[in-house]
Amino acid sequence: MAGSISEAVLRRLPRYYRYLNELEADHVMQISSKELAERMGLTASQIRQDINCSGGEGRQGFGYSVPKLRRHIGKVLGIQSKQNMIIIGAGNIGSAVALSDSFRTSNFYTVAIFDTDPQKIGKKIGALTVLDYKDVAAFLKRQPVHIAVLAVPFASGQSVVDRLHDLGVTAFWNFVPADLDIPDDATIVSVHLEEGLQILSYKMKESSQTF
Amino acid sequence: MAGSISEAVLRRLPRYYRYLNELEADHVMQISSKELAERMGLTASQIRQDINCSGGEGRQGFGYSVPKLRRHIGKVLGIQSKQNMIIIGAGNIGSAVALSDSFRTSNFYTVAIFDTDPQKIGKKIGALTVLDYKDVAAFLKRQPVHIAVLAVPFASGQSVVDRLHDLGVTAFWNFVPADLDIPDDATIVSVHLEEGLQILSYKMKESSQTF
DNA sequence: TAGATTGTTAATCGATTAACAATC
DNA sequence: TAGATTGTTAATCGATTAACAATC
Repeated sequence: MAGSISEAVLRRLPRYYRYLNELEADHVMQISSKELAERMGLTASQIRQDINCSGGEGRQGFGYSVPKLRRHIGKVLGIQSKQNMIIIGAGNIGSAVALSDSFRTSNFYTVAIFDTDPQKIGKKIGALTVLDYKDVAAFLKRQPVHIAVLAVPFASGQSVVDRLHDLGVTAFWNFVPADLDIPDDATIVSVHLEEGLQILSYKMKESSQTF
Repeated sequence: MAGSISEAVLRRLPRYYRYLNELEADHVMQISSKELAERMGLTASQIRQDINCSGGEGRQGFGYSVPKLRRHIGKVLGIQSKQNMIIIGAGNIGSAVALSDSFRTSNFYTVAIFDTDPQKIGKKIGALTVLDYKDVAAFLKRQPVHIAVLAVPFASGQSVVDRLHDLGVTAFWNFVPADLDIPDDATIVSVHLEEGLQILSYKMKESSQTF
């Protein structure tokens, strides 16, 4: 049951969640593992295994309740409750994350954005004003923050993690193109955009060789 | 040898490339699988397997030549030659990709950015001017484009892929939060940002339960 | 009830790790 | 040469798929 979700399964859960959301929006209330498998390009067997080891439940003979399963996976992922994020770095990526409202639908709220550049401090990004990174400690004392988004240059990545962890932040969403070291009590998920592009590049070669 | 690189190995290649780049920048000319394994948190055995099945070569008793291996993996990934990208959608993400210069270091060049919004058409984003998406067909006739970056709203994702594929584009870097359908001769790599955030959310819960 | 589909166990497949012979 | 480290084969491990009994 809970606690035994492997990396492989975990990586699929957000995708299930997305499909179930879409189904719910289309007023589909019930779905079988077979039908979902066809839509997602998986096997029905894998879907049943995944749901089962995540603690989800269906009904024999009928399938799964779409809203019930969606809510369940949302709960497993921990996205039923609001989470506050601060963004460090008001460059291209930091700004894009700040301006995006698509994370709010998963209950992630950006509450502040910081930078060290005097040119950027005080500037408006959407509803937020860029704050001075010097004041991050004071800010963290005032307001609960669950996640720090790292959108700083390569050279500052590690020092920002170290500093924020000292200040009590234990979850990081990292856009810095480096594998940052974090203490055991912290969690980091890295988005290495250029890696995706390089994988695409490989696959382009591959598929063109087929002809 | 070549042609037999599994998904699992392929997903690690960009990371090897990144580490080798860093080593080269630090003037490390030679490295053993053992030393690299320690730095990357992998096993030496896996590194040797990965390099071997990618066609890379070391020297018994010494290890691998850092620049040679870096170049080799770069070639396997197909990033030794320039690739032109066009961005569809001049919103937050489209703009961030356009403004980022970090992709240029992997030889990916943004040559144009398109939108349908009259408010955005004509606006400057870095060195580029936002073009009218209506003119994308004419543009593709004039200039070779290897990759289209999809940064449009959810509702337009599929129609943009369909249209661009009709116009001859076969590689897509997708930021639309949907699994878009592509023909067999095309390739797509999707970046589902909110999925990473949801995975982080799960891991935060997990690690806090440890205490 | 009969039909359908889950939950779960067993079989298969692929990926990772271990071991060691080849060789620089 | 001796020591070190690769290249590669074999063993292990985990994840996926298949099968089927349980049950709605």
